[in-house]
Amino acid sequence: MATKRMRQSYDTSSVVRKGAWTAEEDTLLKNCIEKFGEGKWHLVPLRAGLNRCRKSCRLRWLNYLRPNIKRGDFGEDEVDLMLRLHKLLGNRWALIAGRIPGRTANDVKNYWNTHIKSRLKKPKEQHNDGEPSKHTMVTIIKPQPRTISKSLKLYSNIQSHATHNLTTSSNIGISQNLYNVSPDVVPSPALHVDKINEYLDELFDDRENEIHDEVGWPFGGFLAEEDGLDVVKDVDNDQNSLFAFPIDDVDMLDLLSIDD
DNA sequence: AAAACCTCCAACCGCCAAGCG
DNA sequence: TCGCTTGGCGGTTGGAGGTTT
Repeated sequence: MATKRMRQSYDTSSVVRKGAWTAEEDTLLKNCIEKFGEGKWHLVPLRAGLNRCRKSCRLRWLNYLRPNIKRGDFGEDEVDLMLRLHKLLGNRWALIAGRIPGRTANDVKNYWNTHIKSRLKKPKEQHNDGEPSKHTMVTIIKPQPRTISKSLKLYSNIQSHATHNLTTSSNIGISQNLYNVSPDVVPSPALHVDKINEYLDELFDDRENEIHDEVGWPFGGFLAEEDGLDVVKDVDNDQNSLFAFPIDDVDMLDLLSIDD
């Protein structure tokens, strides 16, 4: 269904339609996805009879039409989780959204930019009045986007999932603990989802404690503005590193290997 | 009442990585 | 190896609706 907030600046002269989606278009897209499933986005416009580009179809489905999408304000727990995840992951909206049920990357990004970003700026502005700055440096963990070695035993058991994606890379250094598993890389069956989530939970908890020890303030809640967190320093410019710290204590192979 | 300003968020854009021939 | 296609992501835009002046 088209919403009250719409772009109306689409170009009617072009072949591919742009701008706000109509209820009719939504229905066509929904029917198409229900019939053929997600994926093969280049075929979707044709299959659905839509005069839209593949990207537009995909975006509309992922951000609006997909079932179980939560609407409305973010709850306090969701905001709390978002803050925690953002401290760990930075602007990895897709990863963050993957850990907040029912929320899309676009939702999270919009919420962050409109509600949280502005709040985080406030303490910084107050520092201009001569007060000593309480800037805190935080290491943002930058996971590599969804890469996993094909050689992993796991791979043969991973299948395409409706709302999760998997890509592969053949140049991951196994001996260097460079396994890269993001929350939206989901092995099937659900057992392995749980394992990965458990792993992430442990990882987040450990990292929180680590940061707590380092900087002396607790992790989570609305601590950012309360504790004067106004500088988020990205100290890891290497986009290819999964985390800023080695995964030594957890063997991802063991974690992810599947008993046949 | 209306103009100016602000907030929100759907949608677009450009880029990147992987797959494939 | 190279170029093209596709899927996916983060950054940004711009318009509707709300609020303030």
